[in-house]
Amino acid sequence: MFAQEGLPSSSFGFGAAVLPEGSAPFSKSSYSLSPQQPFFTFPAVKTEYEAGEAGQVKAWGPFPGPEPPRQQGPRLLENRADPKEEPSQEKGRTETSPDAQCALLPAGPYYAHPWSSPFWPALAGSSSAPPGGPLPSQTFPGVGVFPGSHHALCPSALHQASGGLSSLGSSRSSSGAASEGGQSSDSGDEDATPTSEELEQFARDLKHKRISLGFTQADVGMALGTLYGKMFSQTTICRFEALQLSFKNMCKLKPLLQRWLNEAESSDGLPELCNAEQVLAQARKRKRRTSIENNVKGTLESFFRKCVKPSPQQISQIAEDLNLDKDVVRVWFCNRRQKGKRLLLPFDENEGAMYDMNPTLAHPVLPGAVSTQAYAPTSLASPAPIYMPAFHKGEIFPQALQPAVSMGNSSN
DNA sequence: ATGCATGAGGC
DNA sequence: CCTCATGCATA
Repeated sequence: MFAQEGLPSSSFGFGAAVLPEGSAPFSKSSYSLSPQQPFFTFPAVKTEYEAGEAGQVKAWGPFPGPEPPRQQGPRLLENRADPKEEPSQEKGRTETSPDAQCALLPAGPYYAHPWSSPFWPALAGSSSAPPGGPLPSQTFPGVGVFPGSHHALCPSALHQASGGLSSLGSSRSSSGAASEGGQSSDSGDEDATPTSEELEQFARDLKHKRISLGFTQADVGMALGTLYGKMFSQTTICRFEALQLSFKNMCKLKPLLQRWLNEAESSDGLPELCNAEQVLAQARKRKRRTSIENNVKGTLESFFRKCVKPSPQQISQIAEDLNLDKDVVRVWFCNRRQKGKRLLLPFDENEGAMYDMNPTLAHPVLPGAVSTQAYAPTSLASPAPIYMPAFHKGEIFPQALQPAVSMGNSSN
């Protein structure tokens, strides 16, 4: 009478074992899956589509920490200028067998990440708080004075309102000079590929000034839209400031932001800047964001450590084991890889060492502690290594996957 | 600030 | 199917 539907009964012996995020002290009490229990129930995910918007499945217990303390080293990918050159690492070398993918070994030396290195050369400096004034991240200094602040605020208006901002001119000479001292010459658009230091500096500069001017990240994104026709979301601006975009992407956006910055600074109230209408005709049905439970996430992480790019079969298997949609799992891995790359150090010749498909050997030593990045992560107090150092004899691995793996290789 | 998702461009 | 650039939705 057990739930022996078709689920690999051996699946989750490791339920409690994994937890790569390390310190996440979530209510494990609810998930103390003992290896003895042949079954498991996964109310874990709420993978619901737009269909019935009415039912919001939010039943599961309130977890203390939504996301385990995760460091986010600001790091870019050195993508050079050639988009197509990138794949080199993917299929170029690290792979021995293109299709064999990775074998999810039960207990092999866990996969250690090459990432999580010290961050950017100059990054560590001081960027926790803008000298100008630690304004709440997304609120306007003087927003109160704005009667109808439903649209992107007009910087000029804010200037006068808050008054303190008028000192911007002077602040520019100090903090602004810092960045300009180099070579940026603030032409507004320099085509030369900036160095990571420049980007870093610019990002910091941008953030500082943006805040001083009373703009939110969303405002900037929209302003770019009105200025260039190409609008960006708060997310993108945020990631730019946090250096969480690929190097190439950063380079691409920098000129735009640079120009916006120039405009905004010298702005005598550019109407364009104030004009932000959101024509968000997003009628498309977007899949509802799947919320993956922490322990499931931990499991995925453990899989990821063993194999960053599982084969479709493996993905299916994992999906089945975790009661997730295959697509969810696939996307999760895609995103995970993407995130991994962001964190990957940009310049090191380490590229080859990254995601090695072969977990059994080769792994660049996990640098114990991970950097807290330049921007003091307000909520991420603990640097928390991305992954646990090692597994013990007691730890179990998703053995359920083994069959799947072999299948992918030989029997199919 | 970030997790999960979409979609374009590539093999 | 992947990567990569992006963004909605959410913690």
